Amino acid sequence: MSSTYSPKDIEGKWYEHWEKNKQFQSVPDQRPPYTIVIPPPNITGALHLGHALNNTIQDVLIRYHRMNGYNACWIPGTDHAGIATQSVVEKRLYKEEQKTRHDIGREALLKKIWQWKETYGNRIIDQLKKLGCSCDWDRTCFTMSEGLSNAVRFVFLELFKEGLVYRGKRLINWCPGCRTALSDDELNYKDVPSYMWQIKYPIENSQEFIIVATTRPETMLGDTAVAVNSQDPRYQNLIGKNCILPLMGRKIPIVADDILADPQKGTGAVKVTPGHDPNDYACGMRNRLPMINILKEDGSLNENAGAYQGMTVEKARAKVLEDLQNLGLLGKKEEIVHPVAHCYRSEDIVEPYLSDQWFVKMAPLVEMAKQAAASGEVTFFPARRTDDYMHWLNNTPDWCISRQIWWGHRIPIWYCVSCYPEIQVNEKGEPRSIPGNAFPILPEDQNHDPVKCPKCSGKNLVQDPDVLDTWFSSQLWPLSTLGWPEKTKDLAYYYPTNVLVTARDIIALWVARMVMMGMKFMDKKPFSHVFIHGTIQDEHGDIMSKSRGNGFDPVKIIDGGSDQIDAAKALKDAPAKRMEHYPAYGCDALRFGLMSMASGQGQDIRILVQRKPRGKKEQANPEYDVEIPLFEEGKRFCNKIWQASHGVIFRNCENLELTEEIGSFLEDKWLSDKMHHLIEDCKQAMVNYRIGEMCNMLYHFFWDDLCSWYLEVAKPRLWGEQGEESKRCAQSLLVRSLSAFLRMLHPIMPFVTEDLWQTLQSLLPEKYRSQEACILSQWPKLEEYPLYGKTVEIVELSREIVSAVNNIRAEQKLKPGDKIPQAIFTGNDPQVLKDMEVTFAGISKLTKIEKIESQVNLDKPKQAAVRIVKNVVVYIPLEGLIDFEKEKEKLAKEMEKLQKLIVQLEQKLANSDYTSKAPSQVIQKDRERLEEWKQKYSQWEEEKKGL
RNA sequence: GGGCGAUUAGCUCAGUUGGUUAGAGCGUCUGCCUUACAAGCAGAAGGCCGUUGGUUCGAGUCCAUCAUCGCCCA
Repeated sequence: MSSTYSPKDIEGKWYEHWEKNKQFQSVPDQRPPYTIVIPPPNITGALHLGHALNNTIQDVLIRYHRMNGYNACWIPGTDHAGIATQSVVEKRLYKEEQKTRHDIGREALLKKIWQWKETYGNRIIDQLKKLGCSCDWDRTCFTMSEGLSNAVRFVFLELFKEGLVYRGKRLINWCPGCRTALSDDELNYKDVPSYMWQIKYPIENSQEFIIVATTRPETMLGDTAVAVNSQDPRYQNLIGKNCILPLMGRKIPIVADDILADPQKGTGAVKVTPGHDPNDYACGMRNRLPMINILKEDGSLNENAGAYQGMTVEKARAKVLEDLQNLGLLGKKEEIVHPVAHCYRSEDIVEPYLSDQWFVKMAPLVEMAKQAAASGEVTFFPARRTDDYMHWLNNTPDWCISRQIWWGHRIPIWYCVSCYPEIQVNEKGEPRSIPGNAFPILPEDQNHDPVKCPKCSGKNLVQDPDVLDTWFSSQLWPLSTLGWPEKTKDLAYYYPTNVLVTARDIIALWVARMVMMGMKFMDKKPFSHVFIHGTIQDEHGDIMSKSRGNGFDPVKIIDGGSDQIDAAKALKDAPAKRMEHYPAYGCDALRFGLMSMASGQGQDIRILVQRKPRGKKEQANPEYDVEIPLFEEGKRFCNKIWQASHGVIFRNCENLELTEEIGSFLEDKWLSDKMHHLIEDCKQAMVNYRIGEMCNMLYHFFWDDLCSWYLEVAKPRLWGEQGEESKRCAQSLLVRSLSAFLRMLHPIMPFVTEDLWQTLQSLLPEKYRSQEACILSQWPKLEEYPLYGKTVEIVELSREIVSAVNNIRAEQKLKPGDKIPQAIFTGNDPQVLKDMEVTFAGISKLTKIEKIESQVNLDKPKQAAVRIVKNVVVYIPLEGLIDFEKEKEKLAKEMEKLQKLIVQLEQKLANSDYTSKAPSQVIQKDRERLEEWKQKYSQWEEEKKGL
């Protein structure tokens, strides 16, 4: 009768309802706060399954705590994502107008980026709503908005005044494609096949050579020394002498440097290019060597490269090798594979580059962040992630924060053009570069830019053209989203936040930096817990990514639909070019699937996909029906809840006189007991971030306990077959249990639970209705469901008996419709048999036994199948129907199995080591078990004789 | 090269401080449209818990080793 569950009809409706009624909103009040700041998605981004996982976890935590007496506040927002966003808009500009950013200038470009942000920047926010996220959208933040930019400016200036932000000429990572500095974490290392070349450097006033090895021969143009190990006997006599740099004719010293030169490696002699290699740079600092920069911003060689000026690195390398070859100075060449740093965005090879940049001095901040984790103020879940955090903190160099792009927070420092005429200013009045020695001029105060030079009082000031690394503002997120540096009410109430939920790849970049900033500026951690969840992978264990073409759009999983795939790589079971058709799983199914895999250990989650070809396989663009078992399970669960609620419970809860008391019915006591444990166990799971476990418990409670047992047993009572009182008790408990179950499941499956909750309320007599929506209702209380300890075991025993009888049915090939005329329960424990009596009706219903006879020590009837469940013997007389050979086989198999176990356990108990060392409880248990098994075995022996 | 993780049923995974006969979902097989539910019901089969050692009365669980795979860092 009732139709299947259709998520489409209800998801939009309830989301709108929650949002319209401000049910996600949080305002400081008397309750304790529970706060999460969202890891702000990049404005250029689109939702993928990783976001779905990350944000659903946050939503589960928020909804759970909202229902548990907390003032839950989830602060959403987006990140301006400097290089990513600028390059998106630049590409568009070029495509549409064939112009570069330099053609239109800084201001015009920024205007375009803002326009782009207004149009597309909130796409991902809209998608989060589709996932059911209950963020307080009135609080939506953006890292480039005025308030948050204030925080950035404040922090920069404070750190500058303290000397923790400084400007200096350092070797940094330079992307010639993006023409900007990058920090270490913006590099991707890729293994690249190359060569190790040996080059002979002639020694001054000698016919000798010193041979160096290098993978980057063109950098020799910038060499300022050759280093050898002071202990290396081969080169002892050369230390202090000079050699003549080939091609350049420059005289360079041979220095001793035991850190750089390893006698075991290569020739033991190393060319030193302080301007283009981090290790050489350090060597240059140690030995006070000159540093020569041979590159221009675009990666081509500059005037310091002599004859090679103007060439690209690639061309210069070829020419240098050719010229050395002609001079006879090229030695052996060896094939190697080595890691080369590439720009994470443009994929260009990143060059170490000597330039003036801004840095954050990390050491003092690192100490604070380490302290916060060591003291347990900040706790990681799972705990082992603390090591990743500590490892990064112990190894992080000063952080290069300036970027030579335009989209971002501009560095709040000015320079005086009158004092430093070498500052180059273009026709738009924008400085192009600032000399390293230029004196920095600070703003008058937080809100006012400087107007004159403090030295010459000149008013011709220019602002530093660089902007800050995006992470510089992201690190302030838990502070700035609450209005800091203003002393806001929000800050006082919500800070520190409760938990940060993220994946492990940004523990260093983001988590550690947020802790630093919180400790530095608030003297308090930004969050108490850090929950690190797994990464989503495809069916082959690969991370999902656009370039692989293996990613899923969660919206497509929710709504279903068709998608043309043109992947870079073919899949095992499908070609790279194909048409895929998704079924509509609905949001709750998606969420349940993801959450059931969200273990407290942060294990990665592999999304298995099954593709069934539709139509002919041979066609050029074959079509596939896609099925994702993980979400299939959630869909079925939704439907089960829907069907049971509508089909049984709702139909039987009208005109209900609700009672909160558990009556004398055994199955009611049993359900109450189950509920009690369920509430308790779910709470425990949530405390430990074991959301998957909670999913599992709720699933099996509903399916196995509530539907498969209680509903079936209680049906005759609901139908009034056992009197009014019985009906009322069953109805009441059922309504209460469903209500509690819906509330417990709500954080995971918000839509179906809200819908059923609302329907349930509408069906109840007015005095019992809850006025609150499910989202704002209270999590069920333990006290509402008393425990019944021992009596519960009787129900469990009767469930096992049902299983045993149904096993006989199947083994003996009885049709499901066939009735079993009679069953006999016997055994040597009169109490158990007596206690069992109240379950006979239920057992009969689930096994189609028409009559149950029960008495101590009854003999076996003729031609009966037998099962032994604990200490109850079940006989099913099946005269004429039973296949005795089959029964004998079954019995023999069971007995063999049991005999093995008995022998094992006997040996164990005979071991004096065991009995003297194991805890007495464990031994006692084993003894009881042995007794039970032995009894069972002898019972079976009896039965066997009878067959 | 350094660190971390994984390895349990055909597949994807649970398995809390070591202590009943190691579990689930999917898939497979058998039988069913039984008045909520075929997105379902009943039943069954299927595991040397990656290898080899060690600790222990007792190991899927702790330690070591090796193997394979994956991730992060350099």
